Amino acid sequence: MSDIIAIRGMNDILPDETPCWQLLERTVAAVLGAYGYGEIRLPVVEKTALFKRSIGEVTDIVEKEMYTFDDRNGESMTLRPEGTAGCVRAAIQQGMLNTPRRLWYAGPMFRYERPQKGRQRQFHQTGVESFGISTPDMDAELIVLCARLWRQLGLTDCVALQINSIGNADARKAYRDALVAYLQEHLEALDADSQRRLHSNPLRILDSKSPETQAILDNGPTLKDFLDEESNADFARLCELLDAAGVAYLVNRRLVRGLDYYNKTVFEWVTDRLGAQGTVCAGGRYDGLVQQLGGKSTPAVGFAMGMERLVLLLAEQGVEADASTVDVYVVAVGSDAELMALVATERVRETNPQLRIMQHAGGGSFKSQMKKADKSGARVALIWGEDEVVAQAVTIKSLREGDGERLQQSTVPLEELDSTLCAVLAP
RNA sequence: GUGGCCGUAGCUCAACAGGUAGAGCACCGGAUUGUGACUCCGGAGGUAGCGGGUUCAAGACCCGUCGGCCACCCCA
Repeated sequence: MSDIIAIRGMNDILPDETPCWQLLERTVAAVLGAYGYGEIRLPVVEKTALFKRSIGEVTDIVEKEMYTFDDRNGESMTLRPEGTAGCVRAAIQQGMLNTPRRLWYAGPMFRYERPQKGRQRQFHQTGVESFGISTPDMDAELIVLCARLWRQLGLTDCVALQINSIGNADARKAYRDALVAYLQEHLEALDADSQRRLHSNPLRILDSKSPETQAILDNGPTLKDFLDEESNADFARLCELLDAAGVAYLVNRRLVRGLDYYNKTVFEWVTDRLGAQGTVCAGGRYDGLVQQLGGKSTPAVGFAMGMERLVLLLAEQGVEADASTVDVYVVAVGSDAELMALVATERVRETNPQLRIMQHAGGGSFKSQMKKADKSGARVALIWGEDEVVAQAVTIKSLREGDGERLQQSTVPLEELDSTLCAVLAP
């Protein structure tokens, strides 16, 4: 094998897998369309400062996971590690925030991490962002939209919704201080990671996987008790709306998100079918981010879903996407036959643009070409040889069980190719 | 960044106190005239990830390195 291979964690998605991706992408686009969201296409590279200012300087993403480099002018650029920052930047820059906006985007994101199941360095997210609406009906819409998507994909049974409110900045600050003060007293008993996070990102300790740490937290201050009145009211309303819509959820008071810009409502759709990577879709409010990035104060909510993880879930659930690529395979032996086949099939493509017709290339015997026809998965073979050339005709042969009864094999004049083919392929 | 397991044909995998490699699938060809699938026969395909070391001899043992998978961390 050559020594020039793909970069670690940046995978090829092969023809075997793309039908599943296309099914997912089609469904996502259709659901978002059904709620009136507009697609926005964003650059993959942005100025490094954008991510530092939005995601947060002390997050793992910014500290050690970004693909950052200087361009030829010496300016620091970064391959986007997530989509919200760029979307907010575009919304501000393009003057889109004078009225509420519902937007979505899809594409590759980049994070320098060790690859494992459901995680790679180049991965794909579809993100949804809503600007200009501060009320919890907006939060509910996003969640209800997700639920519809899972239903359409057949994933309802394997994902579960967790929600929480992390309050406004003041409430979080107050809680953070109380939490740090409490944990300081139990420093010895905390796991090593949590000790480290105590100074960098104490809220993250809440979802530590260590049972000992969780036990300590049980007796500590809870975020809920520090929430501001508005956050509490909005959260209650969100629950009410979800109940009415029949969307089941679990209130997880220890749910916090890793990115600095979140406030108030946060949510996560999780699964237990993907090994260590439980989160399949997650988001929340970020009412302060637009202003923080230089726009006028604008409330916003959004979420992103991990496409690789959803593809894995679909596969795990046995969801089958139609993988066939060919309806008709054209066999032609001899140069006159090849010529007649080319002309005739081009004419068929003209009148039946929806038909997927693969013309054999590269010569070979009838036998070898028929093998290719069978392997292609086509339902029908069109056959040209010396006899057909002389007779100005074409042989049509069914290759599949069910179709065999309709027509096994027959030779018809060229003029009848179109009508005969349609009759054989009719559902 | 840390840890565990792994790296033999295109793919999935074997073998053997250490004696220079094999199967299945896939691929190509054939089983009398121009026809696929099932069957049968034949063929091609590997500098054993790479580099060192031990040995008369290494794919097998040791070291390093690169890569893969899974987990930690973190996140979608």
